[in-house]
Amino acid sequence: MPSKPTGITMDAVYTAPGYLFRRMQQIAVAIFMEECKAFDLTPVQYAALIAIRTHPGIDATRLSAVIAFDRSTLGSVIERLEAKQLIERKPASSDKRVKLLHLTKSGTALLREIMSSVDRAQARMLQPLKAADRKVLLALLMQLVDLNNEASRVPLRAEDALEHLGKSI
Amino acid sequence: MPSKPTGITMDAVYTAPGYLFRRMQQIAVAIFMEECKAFDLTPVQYAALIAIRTHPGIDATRLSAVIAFDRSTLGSVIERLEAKQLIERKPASSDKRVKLLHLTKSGTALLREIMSSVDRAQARMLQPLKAADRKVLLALLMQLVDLNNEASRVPLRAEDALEHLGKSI
DNA sequence: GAATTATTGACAGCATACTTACAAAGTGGA
DNA sequence: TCCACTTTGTAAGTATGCTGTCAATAATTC
Repeated sequence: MPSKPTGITMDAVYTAPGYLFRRMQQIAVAIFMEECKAFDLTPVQYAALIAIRTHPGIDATRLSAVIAFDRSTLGSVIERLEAKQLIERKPASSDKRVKLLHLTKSGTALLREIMSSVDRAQARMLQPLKAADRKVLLALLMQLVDLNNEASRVPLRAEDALEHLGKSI
Repeated sequence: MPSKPTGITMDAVYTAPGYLFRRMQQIAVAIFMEECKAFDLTPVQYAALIAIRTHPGIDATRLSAVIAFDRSTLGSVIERLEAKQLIERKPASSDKRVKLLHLTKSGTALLREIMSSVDRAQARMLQPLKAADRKVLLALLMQLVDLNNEASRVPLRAEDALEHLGKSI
């Protein structure tokens, strides 16, 4: 078979890690939304709720560090969660700039109810692989995300966030 | 060590495949943009240009199938590429609805110049892993994306798109 | 203690993503 | 031929993700 001249195939795209990460992220979101459509909650909103449950009284800036989401974007995410009455925002007494985040009863209940759907969604994403391959992929992925943490625009700063929490509030 | 009660840790987020895919996608975009910032081109725009170079005269709907990007979103992507004069849109003579896409001279030149930066970006994404692990991760990822193709909102339809191209235009 | 610097939340603006809806144009069958 | 269905591009609406900027407030430094 004669080799094709440069620029005739899509290989430069289909085999690029960046392209595959994008596709897989889109697939992951689609599966999450499908499994959780009864709850009207996005993956980002879910992560934010879990973080607020884990760190009650956290503020928006620290929340963005704990889940490695962009601080600007998180503003509107919080707005939507507040509009759905899943969280509350209360001004801090010690620092007039910050607003502290707490789950409402309804938010706590929602997290409890959505759990099994989320678990099902996460399982479905890796389902097509053999069990052994799933473990390998997940391990490599965790390793890669961790090692690339600083390359991200919003590096994960889970520990920092926790420290500041107890100290100043 | 006593086990913590449910809801105190972030494990439900940090170890979830969906969360890791999101983080990795964001890291991949950040690296791409950093390496290619001299060219003012996003990863999506790059993929679209490659596809148009591979299939000159393709229309927007088929383009969306070839790179598995949403058809609605692609409209604005094409608009921006046209505004930057990297592509041209010409009405088809056979079907008044479709607009055919071609690279301009400037688009062809840009693709040639950006190539090494893109390669560098793609390499950087997996750089932190050992060489053997990179191969394993990439292979599993390609497999998983392929097997999950139908779960995506916009499944990849590379072959279908090619067939229609020669026939009707 | 006053000036500089840093932090916080808010906002504007751009670029993906996806949903639904729609009009124009094409296609097939009764 | 006429009608129903499909296809194509487009647009509106929602949600992320990032870049900036800004004002208010804190923290630091001299």
